[in-house]
Amino acid sequence: MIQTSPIDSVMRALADPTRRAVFERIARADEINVAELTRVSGVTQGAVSQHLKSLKLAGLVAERPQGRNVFYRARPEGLAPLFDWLSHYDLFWRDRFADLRSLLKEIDP
Amino acid sequence: MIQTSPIDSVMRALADPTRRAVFERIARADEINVAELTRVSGVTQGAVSQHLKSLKLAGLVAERPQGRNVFYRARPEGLAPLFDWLSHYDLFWRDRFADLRSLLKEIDP
DNA sequence: GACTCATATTAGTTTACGCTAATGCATTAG
DNA sequence: CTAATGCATTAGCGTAAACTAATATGAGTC
Repeated sequence: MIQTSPIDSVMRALADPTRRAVFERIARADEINVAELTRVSGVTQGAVSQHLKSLKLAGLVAERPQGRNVFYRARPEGLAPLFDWLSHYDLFWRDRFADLRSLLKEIDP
Repeated sequence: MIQTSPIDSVMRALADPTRRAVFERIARADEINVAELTRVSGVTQGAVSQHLKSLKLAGLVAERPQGRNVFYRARPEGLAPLFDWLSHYDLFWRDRFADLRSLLKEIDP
């Protein structure tokens, strides 16, 4: 695979459990700095910064430098490729399988 | 990371572009055998079988052996962890995007 | 200016992953 | 029975990826 499409980078970014956990932590917070992220991540600060770079390149997070801190926040639009990818199969599933609504009901009744 | 949760295996399975393409090809077809999958995949038959194994372990596909052929079909329920994960952020998106439920309404009002 | 503090970056190591080529194992065909 | 077909599995290779440790950068502090 030569080119890297948005869905590629988003999927890849979220595939790693540690990195996904970092993203989840950011999403739960309004804004959060690297030190706080590092505290819960279980890896070194350097590793966290690398994960943040990946997430940023995937469009999943944005940064706001303030003094010597850098605050990160989630970019929900960054998940659009994932939504699109899933919705692409919506029609398909509706015809042949239990539709997505029942699935959603199970998840969030 | 020691344990591997459903969301882990699903994400990881879909992260690789080649493997994701294999899944998409299966999803488009009703059923499809390995030879046909190999034809479009761009990799060898052995590689395809390995990808199929990953997808199967992730719960994304099911197999139906028939003679010396093995037909694969998509398991939409296998995507539930992904839906679950996304729905967790539904509230976050609701203001800016159509949420999953409205997406479904468009398809099947 | 010297010294922290917060984060980014780099180098180097280890592990995981995807791939090919080869082989194994059934099943069907002749 | 022998050969061919379809798929799975294995060994081995190359590369990518995640991590640590160390260092660089840059902003506040004294």
